[in-house]
Parts: sequence; structure tokens; C-alpha cells
Amino acid sequence: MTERKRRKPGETRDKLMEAALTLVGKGRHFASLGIREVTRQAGVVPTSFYRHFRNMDDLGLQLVDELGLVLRRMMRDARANVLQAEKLMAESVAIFIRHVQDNRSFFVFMAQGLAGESRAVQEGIRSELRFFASELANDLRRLRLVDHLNDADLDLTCDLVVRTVAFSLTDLISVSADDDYQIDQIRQRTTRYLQLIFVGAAHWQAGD
Amino acid sequence: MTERKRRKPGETRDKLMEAALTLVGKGRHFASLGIREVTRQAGVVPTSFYRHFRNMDDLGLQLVDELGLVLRRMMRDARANVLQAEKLMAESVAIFIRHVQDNRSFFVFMAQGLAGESRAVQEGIRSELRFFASELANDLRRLRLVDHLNDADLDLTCDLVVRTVAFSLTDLISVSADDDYQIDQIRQRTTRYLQLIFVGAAHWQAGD
DNA sequence: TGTACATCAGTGAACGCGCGTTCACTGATGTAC
DNA sequence: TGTACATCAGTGAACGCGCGTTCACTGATGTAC
Repeated sequence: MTERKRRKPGETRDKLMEAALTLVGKGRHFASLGIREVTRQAGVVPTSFYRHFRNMDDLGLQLVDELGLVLRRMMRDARANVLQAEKLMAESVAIFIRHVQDNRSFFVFMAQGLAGESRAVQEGIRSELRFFASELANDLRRLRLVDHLNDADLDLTCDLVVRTVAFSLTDLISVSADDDYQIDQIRQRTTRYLQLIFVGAAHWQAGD
Repeated sequence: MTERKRRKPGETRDKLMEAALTLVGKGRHFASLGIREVTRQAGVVPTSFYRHFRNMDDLGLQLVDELGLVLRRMMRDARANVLQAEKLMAESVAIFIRHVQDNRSFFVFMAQGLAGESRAVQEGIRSELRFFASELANDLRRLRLVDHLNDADLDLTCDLVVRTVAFSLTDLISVSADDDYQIDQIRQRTTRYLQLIFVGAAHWQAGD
């Protein structure tokens, strides 16, 4: 009846990572999760954990890798769908929020990890954000919307944009996942933050 | 020899809160702290904990209250020492960073709590940040540096400033407390973010 | 193609330990009269 | 001012439980010849 042993390779590993994310999505903090708790959620015997991870930090690190994929998917989505330059910010923020809703646990994990217990996870997430900011800078350079900015100032601007969007995760976390009104408020407000930043960038004098 | 029992009122309570902060300062996440661990660090018997707190969440909430005092002290310090309008941002950021260095654990706790496990702590910290932003708006109104902004846009700007400064906590956390070079880099970069935001505010057109 | 063997990913039992919490206690401080 | 009593904040022993981790095991899959 209960078929066990060797289904697809990596299946249990995925189940464990999903289980951790599920618990995070339910409001738990990653730092407080235990091995037995995660295996219980995954429907797997505690010993199985060690077949795939050395400890919870290790699992966290592998979650960061998957987080990278989620972010890249989001970037691709934005590149494909942000068509009009004058709506660039509003559309980008809308896409961001849609991806957060579709991958809520991942983004909660990311928000937690920025000030989390594991240095390695912390650094991994920071590195993902840096990468994201540098890709954004490349896109903006390509679109030639900010030609008067030198590279350093463009990087500065993009860093600030990414930070601002990342911080709005804490707003999204604090409201219910299906509270459309509140989420729309956050969307509008985040868009305005970005507009304010780009007005600043448009009038920025190098070497201030 | 070992004097116990009733020193000053609230002494053990303070020791417990300090102990929790100490552990947070050592790299632990608040969500993963246990009651026995905190009492051990405080040099107190586990049962004592319940004389002052119902559970760790309760302790966290009381830490948020103290955090509020720390932030108000910082605000007072900034008001007393930011003398020249044109250096307003650089000086404010410098004061912020000094206070973070003097109360590192508190600010780490704050950064953790924004995406922490306890909803109540999360909301408490968000409320402190909102208060801080509104006070900043009052100051700027008083200084008449941003007269062309209506109230809503000034609030928006101040929120963004507070968020930007708060996010730089994650940078400060990630470097060693005595790495003066890196801390100075963060200080300069944060100052530039704020300058960029205020250039934006200076050229902001209401109703964009 | 078949056979022998190694590897891999699952299992269940067991370990010792630290956890949160309860309890009855003690003695110092505060309060009423 | 003195006395009786209540309250408060500390103590140590004890509880049952869930934790992380080790171990020997099993059987399916992959690999060499």
C-alpha cells in the first residue's frame, strides 16, 4: 500500500525545502524551525533529512539558490511585459507584487533572511539583490533613459530602487495575502517611491 | 556569600531583557531564543522569567518599548546637533550610525523584528518607524526646506527616507562592528541615497 | 544480455539532553491599624 | 512607633516531552564486465 523508497531522485529533498517554505509562509521564522518539524511537515522520517542536508543552515542556503531562480523568472517577466517607458515603474512594481503573491513564502523567506541567523544565507540574499540591481542598471543603460548619469550614479540609483522594493516586502508581509485593497495601497505607494527616486536621478548632478 | 532576593525592583527584568539583546548582538536570531537560554545568560534561575514575562513574545514587546526610547534619544541628538541645513543629511546619517554602534543589539533586534515571528513585535516596530517618519516630516516643515511639497508628498518623502536608513541596518549588520572602513562606506552610500531622494523631492510635481 | 556488486535513499528504534512549565518554598519589602 | 499580614520576587526540584543525532537495516537503482 504505502509505496516508499526511491521515487524520483531529489523528490524528498524538494519536499523538505517546500515544507520549510510552507512553515515560513504560515508565519514561522526560519531561524526557529527544527529538523523534526520540517520532516514532519514533509511527511518523511527525521533521518531522511541527513540524506540531503547537513543541517538547517544548509537547507537555507539551498533555498537561497532557488530564490535566485524565482528572482530571475521575475526579471524575465518584467523585461517581456514592461512595454511603455512612461509606465515602466508602475508596471514593474505590479509585476513584482504579482510574483510576491505567487511565491509568497519565498519572499517572506528572503525578508527574514536579510537579518537572519545564518551569515551565509544573509550574504547569499544580499548577493542576489546586488545582482538584481546590476541587471536593472544594464536594462536602464540599454533603454537610454538615464544617459546623463555616470555608471556609479546609475548603480547608486538602481541599488536604492531595489532596496525600496525589497523593503516594501515588510509591508506586504504585514497584510493578509488576500487583502486586495491593502496590497493595492502598497503597490501605489511603492510606485510613488520609485517615481520620486527617478525624479531625483533625472536632476542629479554628478559629483554632488 | 551569594546575595540574592530583591535587589532593586525590576533589576532581574532588566537583566533578562539585556540578556536577550546580548544574545541577539552575538548573532542569534530573537525567534530562536529560548527561555532557559535567556535566563542562563542573565545569571538567573529559569523560573524567574515568569515573574516578569508571560513568554518570549512578551519580552520582545517590552524590548520594542525600549527601542522606542532609543529612537527618541537619537532624534533628540539629531535635533540638537544638525546645525547647518546643507549638511543636514550627512550629519543625520552620521548620528544614526553612531547610535547604531552604541546600541548595536537594539538595532539588530529591530532589523530582525521587521520580518520576525511575532506579529505584535512586527507591528510595534513598524509603528515606531511611522512615528519617526512623521516627526521627521514635522521637523522639515518647521525648517521650511520643502515648502513646495504638500503634506502627503512630504510624508511620502519622509517615509522613503526612514525606509532607506532602516534598510542600511542590514548593511551595518553584515559588517564587523569595528570595521571602520566598511562602516564609513555605508555611511557615505546612505547619505547619497538620501541626497538622491531629496533632489527628487525638490523637483517633485504634485499629482504626478 | 545477464550477473555481481556498489551506491544511494529510504526506514524505525534508540540515545541522552535541554526545553518549557508547574509547584511548594522562602524571606524581604510594603501596608494597615 | 510597633506589630501583623499580604504581596512580591527570588529559589530548587521535578515533570514529561520533543529535540538532534547515531545506528544498523533494507531494497531499489546504477555500473562493470
